[in-house]
Order: sequence, then C-alpha cells, then structure tokens
Amino acid sequence: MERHEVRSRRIPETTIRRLPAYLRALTLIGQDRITSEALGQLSGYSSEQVRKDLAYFGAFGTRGVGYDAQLLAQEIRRILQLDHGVRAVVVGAGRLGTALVRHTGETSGDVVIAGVVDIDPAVIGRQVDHLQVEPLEALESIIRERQIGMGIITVPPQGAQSVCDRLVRAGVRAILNFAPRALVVNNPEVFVQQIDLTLEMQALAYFVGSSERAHRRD
Amino acid sequence: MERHEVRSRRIPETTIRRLPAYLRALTLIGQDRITSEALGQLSGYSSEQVRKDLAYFGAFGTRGVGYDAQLLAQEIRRILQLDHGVRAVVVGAGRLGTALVRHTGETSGDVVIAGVVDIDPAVIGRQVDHLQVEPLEALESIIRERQIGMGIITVPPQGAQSVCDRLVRAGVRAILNFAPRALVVNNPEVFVQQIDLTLEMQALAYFVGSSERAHRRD
DNA sequence: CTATGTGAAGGTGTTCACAGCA
DNA sequence: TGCTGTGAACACCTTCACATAG
Repeated sequence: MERHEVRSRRIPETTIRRLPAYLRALTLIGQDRITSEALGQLSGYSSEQVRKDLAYFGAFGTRGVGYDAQLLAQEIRRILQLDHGVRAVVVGAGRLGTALVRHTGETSGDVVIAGVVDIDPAVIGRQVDHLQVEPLEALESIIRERQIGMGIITVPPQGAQSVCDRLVRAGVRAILNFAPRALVVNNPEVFVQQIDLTLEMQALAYFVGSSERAHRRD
Repeated sequence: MERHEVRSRRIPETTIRRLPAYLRALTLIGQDRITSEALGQLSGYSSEQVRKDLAYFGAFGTRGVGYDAQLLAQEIRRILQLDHGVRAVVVGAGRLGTALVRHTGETSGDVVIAGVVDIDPAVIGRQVDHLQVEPLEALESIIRERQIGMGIITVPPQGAQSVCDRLVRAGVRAILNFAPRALVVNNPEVFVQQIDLTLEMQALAYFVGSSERAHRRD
C-alpha cells in the first residue's frame, strides 16, 4: 500500500517564518480576493515567493483570479497550528517579561500567554495584565495542567540555561529566549529561537558605519 | 593605478550577524588564547564557520595555536564600529520602549541609547533610567546634535511608518523596528531590521505542533 | 487573457577537506 | 604536530520562465 504523503516535501524554515507576515496582511486588507502580487507587496516579499511558499501546502488559489483572502488566512492559521490555541508560559516577570505579557495581551496573534512565573517572592502574586505571577516551582505543573507547548524565557542570563532545561524536560516544544545567552538543547524535537537585543543592536552598528545593503524584513 | 580593495569580497550579512555572538563569547571567557573550535562551541556555530567569518576581514589567528582573545575582540569591535560609540534614539516611551532603555542601560554592548522621545505630553519629562523623555518634535534636532546613527521604533503600528520616514530623512543609517508593521524605506543606504514579537511567536507555534528540526540561534 | 503552480536556473551561504604555516 | 585559512563541493533558498487552468 502506497503511502500518500500529505506534507511531502520538507518545508523550508524560511517559508514558515514568512507565513505569519502573509497572515497579517490578509487580515489587515479588507478584501475577499487577493493576488500573490498584492499579498507580496503588503508583506514585503515577491509574488513568486508568495506562490512558492503557499504551494508547499497545497493549491489554494484560482488561476487567473487569485486567492480567497478569508480562506487563505484560515489555511495559514491551520498550517501554523494557530487554530489549535497554542499556549505559552513566560518565565521571568521582570521588565521585559511583563512588557511581553501585556504586549501579547493586546496584539494577541492567536498564541495565548497562559502563565507567568518568577523566582522572586516580592514579585509572585503580582497582577500582570490578565495573569497573576506564580512561583517558579510551579513551572512543571503549570506546563502539564495547562498543556503549554511554548516557553518564553526573560530571566537574567545566569538562570536561562537552567530554566531552559526545565522547560525541555517538562515537554515544551518551542522556546523563545530573550536572555543574552546561547542555550544548549540536546533534544532535536525542541525548537529554540533566540532574540538577543544586544547582539541585534551590535550587528546594526555595522550598518550605521558601512553605507551599504538594502533593508531586510524577517 | 590599481585599486587595492581593503574590504574586497562582499561580506555576507549572516557573517555580520554572527560577529556579536563571537564578541560576547570572547569577553565572557577568561582566557587570552582561544581556538575556532572553542569559540564556535561557546557561540553556537561550527569551527569552520568561525574561521570563514573571521577570514573575511583578515588573518587574525596563528596557525597551530588559535586566536588571541583580547586582540580578536578588539578587531570585531572595530569591524562592527563598536569602538566608534554608535548612538541610538528610542522613539516611543511605552512599555516596550522603557523596558528597552533600561535593558540596554544594564547590559550595554557599546551601543548607547542617547535619547528617548514620545508624542504623549503625559509621558514627556518622565525619567527613564538615565534619560528623560523628550517630545517627538525634537527628534530631528536630537539626531543632528547628538550625532545619532540608529533609530529604535517602539510606537504603535499606525505611527511607525511616519516615524520611520522622519528617521530616514534625519539621516539615521540603521533602524530597529518593534512595531508590528512592515516598514517601507526607499533609501538603500538605510538598513532596517524588523523584530516582530507576534510574527515570531506565530512562527514558533508551527514548531510546537510539528516535532521536527533542530534549534536555531541567530 | 490573467494569475497560479512549478521545474529549471541562478545565487547565496555552509560544510568539507586539505594545503600552509607557526 | 595542530590549528588556521581557503578553494571546491554541497545544500539551501530565491528568481526566472512558462505551462496550465479558470
């Protein structure tokens, strides 16, 4: 019996990272039909890129016409699992952590922050947006009980690796790390994304001096 | 007369973005000598990658020995212009903006926040770390007088493009945009880096569901 | 006749393998 | 002998060009 591969060809990571931009463009525009050209314009990519990215997941468009905006948005949500209500826990309720909770509380984006924890007794119990800061010890039980799949690390650098280890052991599948430390994760099933403001700004400094290159968007 | 190109081969942007990670590893390690293998380990890249990246700028190492940590750090600082004291202005003193000012005040990284502006009269005048929030109208004069080369946008999405335009017209060479909007910049001399938390988290949601791929660090 | 879907071509970045030098 | 520096091989991603379908 032949195996019919639904998501056959390996999806490039770059494609995955562009999908959210398409999704935003689709929801912002107030139209029911859109071409790859227009969608590319709105999200900052070429029309071929848009078509190729979407084609990895199926033929969603109509030749000679374009894409049904509503339908395409729903498809992208499905692909990204955004219709599954992915839940995240924020570890570290400092400035960045609380700013993040409030930020995502407003702009949402279908990923829900379902918990905030901190190690500092002075911070535990404090209200942050719709959530109350819980003790770090509760991390594992929170992840288990609330079926959390994503961890967001905003603790000081020295605590980051330990938090990361606990998140991985507790079964989180994706980690967004804001601590200025490269995290080591052995489990290949866990995806780690680093966002390091200092590194980012230092890299930008290069472009301040050298007047070259166009703008990027990723 | 033959033109001797000092920085001849075009430097990949990816290389530039790894240099800050090397720099951090070099300053954290308390040694005066380091191999590409060790440096790679510490920053999360392969030894070949490290060597190739560094080789774009010259031969800083000693064969059979390794690199002089102190010297290499100084070279990277020079390449990234971090020894030139690059200055940045933060536009938008909301949650994210103030968190950012305080964050970089602590962890520094040789890029100095030299001003914070906001449009809200209720916020103007408020103290944020070592800075006082100034009115948005003063943006151009601040950039001119303090020789600012970098702009950091943390305003609500609807104001982002206008702020961006003003930054570009005022002569900023690099922009770090946290507003959830793709910015349009015509001037190819200006480098724009987007950091979009919502998009980032939506992309991560994909990896929560599909148990695949290793961790990334960029 | 228009805009999608896609093989093929092209470009860019990474890994390999080893020559070259301390 | 050990580790750097680097051309060549490779993998990955983007752009091109066009067949295809409405």
